[in-house]
Amino acid sequence: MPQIGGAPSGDGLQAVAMAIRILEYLAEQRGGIGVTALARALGTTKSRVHRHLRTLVETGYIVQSPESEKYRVGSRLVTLGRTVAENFDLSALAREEMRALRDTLGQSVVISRVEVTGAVVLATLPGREAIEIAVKPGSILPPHCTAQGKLGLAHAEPAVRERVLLSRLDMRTPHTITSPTVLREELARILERGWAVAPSESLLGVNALAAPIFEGGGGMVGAIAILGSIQFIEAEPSALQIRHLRQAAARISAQLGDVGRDGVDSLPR
Amino acid sequence: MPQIGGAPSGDGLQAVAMAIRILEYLAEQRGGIGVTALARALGTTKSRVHRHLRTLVETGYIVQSPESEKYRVGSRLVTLGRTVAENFDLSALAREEMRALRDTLGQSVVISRVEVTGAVVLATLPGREAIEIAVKPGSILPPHCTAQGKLGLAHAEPAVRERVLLSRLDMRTPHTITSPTVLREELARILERGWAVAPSESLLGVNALAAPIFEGGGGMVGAIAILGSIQFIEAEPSALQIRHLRQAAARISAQLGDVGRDGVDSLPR
DNA sequence: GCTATCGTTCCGTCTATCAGAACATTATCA
DNA sequence: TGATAATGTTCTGATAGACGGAACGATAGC
Repeated sequence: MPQIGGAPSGDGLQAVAMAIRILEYLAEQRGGIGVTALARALGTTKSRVHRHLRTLVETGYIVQSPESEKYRVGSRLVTLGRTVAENFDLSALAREEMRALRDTLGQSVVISRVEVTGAVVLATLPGREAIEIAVKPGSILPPHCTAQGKLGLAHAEPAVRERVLLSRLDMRTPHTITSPTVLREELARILERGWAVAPSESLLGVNALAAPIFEGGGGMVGAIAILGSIQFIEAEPSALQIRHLRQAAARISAQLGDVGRDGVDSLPR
Repeated sequence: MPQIGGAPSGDGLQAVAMAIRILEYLAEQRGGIGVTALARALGTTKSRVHRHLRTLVETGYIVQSPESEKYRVGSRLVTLGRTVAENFDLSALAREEMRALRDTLGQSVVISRVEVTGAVVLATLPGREAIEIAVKPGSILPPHCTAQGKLGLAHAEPAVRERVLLSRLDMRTPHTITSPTVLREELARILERGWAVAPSESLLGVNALAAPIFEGGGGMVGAIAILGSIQFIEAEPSALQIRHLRQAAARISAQLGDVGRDGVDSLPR
């Protein structure tokens, strides 16, 4: 099997790698920055940085303030990111797994994308029960009181996570976790287990069991979950439910290039 | 004065330019694409594309599906775009101009960022009148019935513009433009003039006068506007109001690297 | 089982990229 | 006001790194 590894010098095309380093550095700069300072920060020469900057200005990804002569990233990167997000069709990839999961476990299946503000519901599949418990596509699941939201929070960057933890965590039900400390412990447990539940935390009597979807490189991009009454999805879900859900998540992740480091048994279908 | 132009071969660093072309192409691909097809689409060799893809996979911006062997852009570009958007502080840049404008014209001043869904209010400065007309920061101004929204729509890409034009344009007041045809004509007029008004189109008795803010490269990134009663901002605003607003917009644009092609007289303060 | 096509790797050529120094301008300070 | 030290930009020769084309192994289609 052909591998991607075995980089002889650094990582691949050095000009491209440098351009990316420049863009990433500039992206989290608030005001602009000059050539000299940028070269120093990246540990390279002025002329190299300047050549790269000129190229990136020509392509429109960086703008230079005429008077201060400083460089900033332009809005074009934002546009590009949005284009990617729009065309990233997680629900299409997951459709088959969703059906299989619904047929096996009988509960409603929900697929969602992870955002900073919470989890966005992309698609749902109604369960086989007479009384339906469902969410509407497009709705946003709060980070602190839903299985998907907590899962995303657990995998978020520490800075983002803390910001959410210290923001207002409104109490939806008597079971909602509103203490940052308790929630922090819960997130650690979620990371360890690899799945999350939120029994009666958002709506009394309703629970969800969610597992993360990763893409190649290890970033979490979404979550797949089953949704139903606490009668069928208990606070401690059955081993069967957990295994099937995690296997479905792992198979979707594999389609996204994830290699699956954690121990989900018998991944291939 | 040193110029950025005079590119000898294509545009700058060719490896970087190619990497960007690859990313841009992949960004608007829904499913993945293979090396051969990509090379053909970009008019270059397989080996070149493959080398670039390997580099981009190593940096995490592209992921490769293990089984189908096809390449897709990863979510890292989305993250990068969001980082840029978060650190792009238009209101900080515009603060001084906003104050000057309020002091000169007396009306409330509103600065907003352009999004696909409309214009997002970033910051406001209350006017000098006894009765205050204002908008809250964070609120979203609809594309079809506000000066800022129409301005953004006029400068948007044709595909995006048409999608909005053909979507539901709800009637806020009897003066709201709900006909795509009429709105299309209005947008053409806005482009020609370089400013927009929306008298009583969103709320009876209220008007706004907005001018676009560009960044280097020509993309519109936001808008600055004065907001007030139709008594002070008429359907055909005074030459003084138009001149001062456009000059303020041009000065903010200049800070963002825009060279100001259109004829805003006496730009320097 | 043959063929077409895929992704990947190899290799010699050459050019595009690099580091360093020189240049032009502007800010800083005496 | 003049000298100095920053800045951003451009020039240069040297080289290693990116290039195109061909070959390889694997897979899918007929």
